[in-house]
Amino acid sequence: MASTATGSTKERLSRESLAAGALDLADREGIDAVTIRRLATEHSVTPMALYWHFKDKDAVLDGIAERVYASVVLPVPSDGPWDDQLREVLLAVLAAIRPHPLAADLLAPRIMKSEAGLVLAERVIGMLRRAGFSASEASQTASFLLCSIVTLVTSEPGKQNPLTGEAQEDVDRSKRAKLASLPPKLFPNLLESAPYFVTCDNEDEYFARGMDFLVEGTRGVRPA
Amino acid sequence: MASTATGSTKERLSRESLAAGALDLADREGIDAVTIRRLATEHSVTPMALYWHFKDKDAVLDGIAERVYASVVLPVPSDGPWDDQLREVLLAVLAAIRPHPLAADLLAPRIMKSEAGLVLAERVIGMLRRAGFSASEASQTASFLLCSIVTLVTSEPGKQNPLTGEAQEDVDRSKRAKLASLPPKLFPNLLESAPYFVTCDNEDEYFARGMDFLVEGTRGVRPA
DNA sequence: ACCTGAACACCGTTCAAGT
DNA sequence: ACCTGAACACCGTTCAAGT
Repeated sequence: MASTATGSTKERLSRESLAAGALDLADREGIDAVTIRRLATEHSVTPMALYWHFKDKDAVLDGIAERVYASVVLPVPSDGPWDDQLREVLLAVLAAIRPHPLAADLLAPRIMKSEAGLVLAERVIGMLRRAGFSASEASQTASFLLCSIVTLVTSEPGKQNPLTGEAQEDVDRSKRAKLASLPPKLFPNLLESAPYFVTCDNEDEYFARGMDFLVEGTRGVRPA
Repeated sequence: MASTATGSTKERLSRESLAAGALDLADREGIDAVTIRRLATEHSVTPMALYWHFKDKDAVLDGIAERVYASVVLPVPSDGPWDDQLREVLLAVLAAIRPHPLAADLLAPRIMKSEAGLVLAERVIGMLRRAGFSASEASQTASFLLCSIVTLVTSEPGKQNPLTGEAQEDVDRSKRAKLASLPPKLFPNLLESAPYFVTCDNEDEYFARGMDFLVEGTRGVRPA
């Protein structure tokens, strides 16, 4: 019987396995569940054991972010137009982050602390520079673009909590009820849009529109 | 001697004064400093006293968000073009959030839980609907737009921590050093843009470009 | 090199009790 | 209505000690 994905069976501890377990835990129960002590018991080890592999708790969160950024599969640079290339790169980042909505909040502040994040930033900045952005403009736009992918994932309706099935339906119902009880004179548009705030009717369309927004926005601020 | 802004002198506790103190604390030392016990001592009261005014800690954080959203001064609806109106509203939101970079992370997930946040959402959705967006499109775009204002504020270079003066300079220096030590063959663009990642050279320009991006992006995804 | 034991300061929260 | 005292379960972290 080999080790499980969570690494629960006896096997040497390692930065890698601990970070993997941490990401897994965050995916299942949310970031707040990622705790030194919880992680330790999941690996059948004493809390203090983790301090051999990580400086402190923040370092294990860094480890989570690193793993996600490292999972981005960047497309090979093509010679197509810059905005098509940008879209492809952003899509690759989205594909990597989308499976981790509950861990996504960790990502944005940690791009520049992560090796793989730096590679991403380099790539995006490079594309923007070739499109005519100055060094200052490119860095600002690149970091906004990467943060926006995270926003897209975290603010997808109905993906904010670790619940599933029964419990999720209950939450959805009560959200709907709350919105439906708003005064119709003051909130006509919100009432009409209410269902789309609690559940995403078409995820692919949602993300496609998000991508369009980001590419169009970038084109819009591109220096003449 | 009347009460101070933090409400440290003896005066009855209230939801309002507690939320104000919490926001102030978050602004000074960051969200993690906002703790039931810390807040209690700042108001010369026992930790359990807070539970009379708030259900739990999350409700305190809701209170912070509510205060920020309530501070938005919406422009009176004009009859100008939809994109100019959108820009004005987004600018108003930005103006309210900008003074609270360290508290901004609380805001995005709490728009729909806050009275003032609902008003904002209603307003933006209304504008988008008049511009031709469907109910589904409008809700998605509106929530992305509001989240993006937060992103703009939180990811402004150099505004991520509670430090000031001396200590801030030290952090900046070490960040610069770290970036400067990257292999130039692999990170040519990042090296060139490095300074702009640690300090914002021109805040107003930064936010102006952000606003342009959001308006242009919205225009770009507007249904034909 | 890698992990444990004991200890510390801090946290959110409940519940019964005071005024 | 509004606040306190005592208690509980949980947290991150240090430091000396084991193997």
